[in-house]
Amino acid sequence: MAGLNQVQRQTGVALWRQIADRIREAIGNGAYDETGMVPPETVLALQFGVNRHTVRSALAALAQEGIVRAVQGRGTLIERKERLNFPITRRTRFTAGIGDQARETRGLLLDEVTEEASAEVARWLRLKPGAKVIRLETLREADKRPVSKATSWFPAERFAGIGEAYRKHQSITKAFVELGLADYVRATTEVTAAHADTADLADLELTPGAILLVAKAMNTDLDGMPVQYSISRFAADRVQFTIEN
Amino acid sequence: MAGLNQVQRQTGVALWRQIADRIREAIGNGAYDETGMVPPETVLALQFGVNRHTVRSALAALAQEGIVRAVQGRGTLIERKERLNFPITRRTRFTAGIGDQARETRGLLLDEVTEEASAEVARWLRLKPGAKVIRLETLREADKRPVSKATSWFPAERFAGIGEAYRKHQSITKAFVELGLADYVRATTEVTAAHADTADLADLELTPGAILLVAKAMNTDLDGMPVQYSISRFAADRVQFTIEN
DNA sequence: TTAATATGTCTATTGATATAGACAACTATA
DNA sequence: TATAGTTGTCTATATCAATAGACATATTAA
Repeated sequence: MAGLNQVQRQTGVALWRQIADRIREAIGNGAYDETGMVPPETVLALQFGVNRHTVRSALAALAQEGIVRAVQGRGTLIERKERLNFPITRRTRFTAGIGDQARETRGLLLDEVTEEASAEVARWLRLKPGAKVIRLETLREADKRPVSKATSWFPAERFAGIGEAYRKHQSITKAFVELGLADYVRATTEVTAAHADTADLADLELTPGAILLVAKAMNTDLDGMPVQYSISRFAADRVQFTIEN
Repeated sequence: MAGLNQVQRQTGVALWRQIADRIREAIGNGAYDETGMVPPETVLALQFGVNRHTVRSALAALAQEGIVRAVQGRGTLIERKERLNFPITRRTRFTAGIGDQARETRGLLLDEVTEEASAEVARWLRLKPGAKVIRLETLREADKRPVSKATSWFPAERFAGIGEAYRKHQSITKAFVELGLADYVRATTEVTAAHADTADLADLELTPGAILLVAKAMNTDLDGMPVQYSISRFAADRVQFTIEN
């Protein structure tokens, strides 16, 4: 697994970025937990079959992200190692899902808009196309680090004021309670992966080429009526999903 | 949508590759279904804010992948549009999951090895570390296109000969039946995303920088005894997972 | 047939990427 | 206190990536 030669040339992806991605992933997988350090630059250069300067570019990028810190004479220390597990069940909730994996979770309301439902949103929420829906753009953090960004739609009539309620409680679950919905369940989740767009890169503090896990989810009330459709984007190197059957 | 479709400079990912990735994704999302063509090069150049030659590099890469075909004077035609839906349930099976989304599915056995279980494999299969396990490397295709690559481990004692059985039936389910296991269920699935390594890039016919959806799954027999642990890698732009609760 | 609209090809220039080698500066330890 | 092992800095060179402009060539529709 501590692999040889995992980079390719002339592909439009610079070698230093391929190497940075691999090292970030290896750190996340605990490959260097014994020493708490990345292997020496010369060793990495040999492993990847590139010049030492190329490895240095990769490590510089990781240092910029705050993942490693180079100390002259000693080596390159691992500063931060992040991978949260996020269970997807019938009772999926963001904050409860993180559980004791982080000390502090936070939900920021980035934007709130009332708009007409697109065909896709209308289908998921079982509304007529063009029906009024409230769209929330939210950013969720764990221990001050952004974990995911979500776009959520709610039927406007039933959940008027959900933006304000979310801002107050920083939680969809609590906002629902305030609006009279005591409980809800996850009906469907679709998972894909994609490259992040510029806005998501910035909000999630990622570097271009970074991968997102994308979860399209639909929640219903206990009568099976859709109450929320959301598209959540998670930084793939910070999160994994678990589906228990 | 058009103006927001931006690319970033000096990130180690060439502009032409970022653009190729975005266009491939847009095609997969059906963005150009009305015309069956990609917008003209000059329009794309304007949208992405780059030179026309840069767009041409991106389209050349997509043509190389067989996704588009440029016709002088007419435009750039979309040749292939691929996105399979793959449900993850208690009864998840690859071939049945694809269902009628493809006319023909195939399973290739790339490699078969008997080895000692690593700590991770032993934990999932509830074996002692070092116990004998059979590892299969398989490649699954739908309509002659590679869809996923999987590494699977089985308890060696119980499932001796599973490699041969898989080669014959091209299906894990049928191989299990031949070895006396009539039915099994999916116990756990963990989903992450990652960059493909060189071997997976080649087998899945992907270009570097491509994204994989990675599903780590454990199947048990009806008594709850683990029978298979597998790590499947799917080309992210060819599949999505659906989790029904 | 013509004009408008596409893609295809060529030259030229600039900045980013990658390699190569040499040596300085710092840390841990034998 | 040497010494081995590590990161930091510098110079130089070659190739890739991106821009720019001009014009050729093919298709479609007026």
